[in-house]
Amino acid sequence: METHRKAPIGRPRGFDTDEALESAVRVFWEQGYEGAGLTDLTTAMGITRTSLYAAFGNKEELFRRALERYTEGPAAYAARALREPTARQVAAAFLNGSVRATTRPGCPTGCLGVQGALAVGEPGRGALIAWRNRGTLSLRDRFRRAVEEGDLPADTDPGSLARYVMTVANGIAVQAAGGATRDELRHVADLVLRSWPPA
Amino acid sequence: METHRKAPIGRPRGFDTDEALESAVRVFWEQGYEGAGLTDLTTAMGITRTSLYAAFGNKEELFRRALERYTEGPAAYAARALREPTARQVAAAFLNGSVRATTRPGCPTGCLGVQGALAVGEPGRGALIAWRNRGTLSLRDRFRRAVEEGDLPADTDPGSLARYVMTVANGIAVQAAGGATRDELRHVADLVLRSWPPA
DNA sequence: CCTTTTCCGTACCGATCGGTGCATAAAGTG
DNA sequence: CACTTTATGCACCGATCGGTACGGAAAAGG
Repeated sequence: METHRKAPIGRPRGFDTDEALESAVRVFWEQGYEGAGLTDLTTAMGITRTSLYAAFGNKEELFRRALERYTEGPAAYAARALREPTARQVAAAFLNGSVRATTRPGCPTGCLGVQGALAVGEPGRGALIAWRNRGTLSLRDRFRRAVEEGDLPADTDPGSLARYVMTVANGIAVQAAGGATRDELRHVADLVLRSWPPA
Repeated sequence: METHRKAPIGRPRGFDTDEALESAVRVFWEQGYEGAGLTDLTTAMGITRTSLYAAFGNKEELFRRALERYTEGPAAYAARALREPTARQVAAAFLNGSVRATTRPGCPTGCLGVQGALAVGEPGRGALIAWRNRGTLSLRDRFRRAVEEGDLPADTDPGSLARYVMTVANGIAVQAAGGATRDELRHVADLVLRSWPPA
């Protein structure tokens, strides 16, 4: 049963799928979904159109894969933030992480999940909206737990608080895409955290 | 000297320039700069390609005109907010105005100046970034005056505070584009205002 | 060797992109 | 009336869009 283990029949790939996907992330991150042409993508990935379609299906599926990759890579701060011990630390890690991720030197400014969501047409828009809502719901669940643990005032609405934090993070992404510096955005995050919890 | 007052020589326009521009605003607002094709625009405006180019120059200039129009129309809440008597009222009017503008029934969700800024390529991107920076600077000047008037704590940094408010407004636009309701976003604005000034 | 299976490079598809050339229509001016 | 000026309608441009057909190259199994 292990015969097809390490000897896939036929000619092997001439490129590394992961590396190619990483390059695709950069292109989508910089130019958005519609802004990224097949030529841009194949050039950056170092493969031909044919290879791209054989390996990833089509542009939309490639974008979905790139979004997953982005979530596990540059946007991994979000999942990490949820594991902080207190609600305040969750918010701090989330906002500071978003500042760092959207202003990382040598990387495109802004957030792939925000740029993309607005630029994409009907096809992939649903995936982006679902992506962001998933993040908001994760935050809400975490804050709900914090209320139960007495970590937040009992009358706190976890949903509103989660949406508030996510809204600021989205705004940070827009600001970063518009040229705001890391220091400027750090001040923004500080202002949010200075009055936590927002009574 | 008044001979060319009401009798422009040559065949007169067969359409109203203002109405056409208003239609263009809707299209850009819904689909972004790159997402709006010439066919979409001319169809909505009820004119032909030739007329569009004769009246507005090209797509980029049309977008610039549409952005002006948007500023004076749906986004006029921003200029109104600056005239509120206290810094807190300025922030409240600004945030509540952005909530209303980005979730107006019968209009596209989100903000033209935010959707566009992210979707547009190199050509018009500068205009969008300048547009948003102009807004931030106006807020900063207003908050600076508020500090002088004792309306805000003396140690307040007007620039950071302005960027904070603008960041939340940008986030609200992203949230609205992603399907957040007016009530949900009102709660977000309330959370910001409940802890004002952010000590 | 051969066949089979898969991948790669080229050259191409129809559709759409933003933008124009040109003839005609509708106004003012003589 | 002719003449100029401007606007419109139609057809069309080259470029690019996402996507593909096809033939040859490179691997495994016989």
